[in-house]
Amino acid sequence: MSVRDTVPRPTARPTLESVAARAGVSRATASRVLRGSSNVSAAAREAVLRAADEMAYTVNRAARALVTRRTDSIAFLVAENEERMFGDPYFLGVLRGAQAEAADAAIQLVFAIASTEAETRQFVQFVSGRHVDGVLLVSLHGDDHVAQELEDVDVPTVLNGRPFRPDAPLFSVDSDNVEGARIATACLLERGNRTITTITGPLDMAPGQDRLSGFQQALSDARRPFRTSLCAEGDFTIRGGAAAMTALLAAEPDLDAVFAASDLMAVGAMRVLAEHGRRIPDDVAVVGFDDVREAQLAAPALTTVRQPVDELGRTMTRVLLGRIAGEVVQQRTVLPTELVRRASA
Amino acid sequence: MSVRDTVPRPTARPTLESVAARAGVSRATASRVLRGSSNVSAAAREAVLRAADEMAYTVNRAARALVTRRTDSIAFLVAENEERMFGDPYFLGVLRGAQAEAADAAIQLVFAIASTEAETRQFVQFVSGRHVDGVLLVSLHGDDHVAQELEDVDVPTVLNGRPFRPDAPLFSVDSDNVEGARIATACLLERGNRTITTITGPLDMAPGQDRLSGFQQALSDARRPFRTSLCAEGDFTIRGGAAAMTALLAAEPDLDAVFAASDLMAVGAMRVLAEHGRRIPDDVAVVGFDDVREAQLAAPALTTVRQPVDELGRTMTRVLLGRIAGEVVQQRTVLPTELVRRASA
DNA sequence: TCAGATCATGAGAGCGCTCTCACAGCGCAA
DNA sequence: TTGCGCTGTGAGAGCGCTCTCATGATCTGA
Repeated sequence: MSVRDTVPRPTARPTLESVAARAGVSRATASRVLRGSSNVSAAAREAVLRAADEMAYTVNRAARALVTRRTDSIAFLVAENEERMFGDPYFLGVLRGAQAEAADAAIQLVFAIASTEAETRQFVQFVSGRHVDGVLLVSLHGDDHVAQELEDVDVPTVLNGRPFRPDAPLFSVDSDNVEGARIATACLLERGNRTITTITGPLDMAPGQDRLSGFQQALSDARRPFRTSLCAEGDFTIRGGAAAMTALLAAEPDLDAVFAASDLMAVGAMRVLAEHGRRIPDDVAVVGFDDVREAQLAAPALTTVRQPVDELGRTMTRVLLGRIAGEVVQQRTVLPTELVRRASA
Repeated sequence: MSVRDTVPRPTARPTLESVAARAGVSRATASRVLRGSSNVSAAAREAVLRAADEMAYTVNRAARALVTRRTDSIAFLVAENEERMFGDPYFLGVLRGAQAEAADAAIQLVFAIASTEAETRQFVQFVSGRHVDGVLLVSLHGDDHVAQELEDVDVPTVLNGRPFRPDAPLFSVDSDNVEGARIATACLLERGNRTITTITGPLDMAPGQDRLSGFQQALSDARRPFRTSLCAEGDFTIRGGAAAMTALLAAEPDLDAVFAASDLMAVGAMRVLAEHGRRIPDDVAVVGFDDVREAQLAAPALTTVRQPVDELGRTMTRVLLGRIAGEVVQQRTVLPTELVRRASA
């Protein structure tokens, strides 16, 4: 033991060595206790725990990571055109859920954004250096190639939403867009609406596709005919919803209900309906999707479909941590959605 | 050189050792090149750079952190009741800005939430173990004690907003709430409004205080009397804004303008005004604060004050990184706000 | 009673890097 | 020639931890 060890600088952090010394055991035993390993006597365990507590010991993660090759941190990567994502409470809910679940497992969440091709490349490069144990990938336009690239460099990845190609060998957690759209449409059918139309999301996006599927499925279940003039494609924005509503009114002047595949599009649609003097819900019933704050503020308040965003983030994290731990986990998880009845339908 | 070194497993990451070997220099020289140190010959530099590139070398941050005692990561801590913060695009903007600036400096952002006292304690404990180099602290209710605790354990911290006690020895970046409120009120004065009222934020929060100060200052500049019946305290929510508006109408039936210290409160106020048959802006002009998405959606569209949220995050990060680097940085930074004129005033 | 299994423990190697220190090589003044 | 400073370089220590392996203590069954 050198002089340096016996006279530590007052600001020096306690090390495992010093905890072990105080507890009167070896570094190895102290390490075993602190990692919760078995095969340690009760006496030793207690001594180490007390010493660690008294010295306010915290493990040096860098040192641990160096030997275990695990960082105990995962990345939350937003691979998306920022503007689109950052207005979206959906995204925030997922982040919150992921953070909560990671915190429960004492895992750090590293937040990253890669909105351009160059940034994506840089991130993949960074991450392939094993600086995080895995990646939670949030991307609205279900672009599988980032996830695939990450898997290619052996970084476990879990996708938000579903892979665009349903057969892609990727892990994902999605909310049940099909079922959500189906119950939304079924709600309109139950009201006795006759001409039910839909404003779809972009059909090159998985949620856009799935919500249209649900709509079609509900019509089909009720033996109602589907025709293309019943739907108009939007882009998940207010403006797009308004444009689609205008188109629908032209194509189906008798329409008495509309299912918008997002709340913002529903808000745009409601505005157009008001301009055309159609009362909601008396003349035209409206159902949205997402349950964003604007849905409650709308006049009348919007009936919509809520997804468990928080739980989405939590589940993604659970799946990822499972993969990292080498457990067998379900490749595709689908979480239930729920109808929130308000005044618009 | 052992057999292990000459026959590496194919999946093994390249180490500095192997890069140096390929470049025909020592590990020390390779390290110098990769850290951008001077005192390296051009030949050596080029050889190392090429070798690193060919082997797709990435530095092992754990190993580096172990010796430098720097992690090259900072925490983004949300110390706030989650519900309040997570509906707020303000928060998201700050996060985005911070991420962008951190990424530019090759610093990782660790995202953390501490909404309860226990979680806060846990975070302080975690962070006092030097697992991040500093903390960006986002807390709406300007509660200084978390920042103070972090500074007490020698973790550089930068606060979002201003310290609640203006003389607290803390670093902070704020937007100019006083000036924002002043120009909002000045706008109403310019319109010729006679009885200008305000719905304040919670007066135990710095932004609440500052926006009220700006309001008073504008009145005082225009030699208009201020009386307490001109203001009602809200809580930054729609419901609170509505309640405050009701109170104001009772106290000042002749009011012809209202400055709400947040857009959501403005929305609540507009609703109450509509219920009372007051037309906006003809009977009562309304100005908000924040420029959230709902401000554009409101009918009529809300005139409001925009803060540079993105820049707020960027500046906080810049200040923090400056502190970490040991530079002398300004203790308190205030960013300008801007009036966005729409239809409501 | 003793061989063999089981358990708690400590010694020590080594993870991949940075950084100090010593030294060789060179130019320049005396 | 000698002495000095300067520059580029490599050897080697060591950051704080985990994990393997050897060892001694304890327990089991015959």
